[in-house]
Amino acid sequence: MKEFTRKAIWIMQQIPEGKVMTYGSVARYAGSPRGARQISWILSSMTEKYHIPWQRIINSKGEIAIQDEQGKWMQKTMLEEEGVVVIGFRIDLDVFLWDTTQVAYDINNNVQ
DNA sequence: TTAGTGACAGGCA
DNA sequence: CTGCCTGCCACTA
Repeated sequence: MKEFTRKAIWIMQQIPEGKVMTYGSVARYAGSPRGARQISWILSSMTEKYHIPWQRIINSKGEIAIQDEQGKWMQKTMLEEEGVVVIGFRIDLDVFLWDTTQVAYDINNNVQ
């Protein structure tokens, strides 16, 4: 397994409940700015083994990207259960995107 | 070794 | 806003 893959898995495991990340941002933090498609591969092949919160990964448009109709609804439901507002299959990235600056914001404002 | 495969991203019409 | 197109890259057969 490449370092990129290891890092990507670790990063996704850090995403807190109620927050989401995009394929592209995970790839960037993992050191491969253009490796977004690898993230989808990781999610579809090793979510169980590494306990990755797969439902917190969405595309750059803020939409649930999974193709399977049933899977889409499952992801939507799981996100809503942890407090993410999902309109149709879209999420407001300005509110729910998680990144390092968001972490600093949460700490400074005592927000969970 | 090579061609095919994505739960993508970003630019453009 | 909605497609369409191209670049991408780790993995697989």
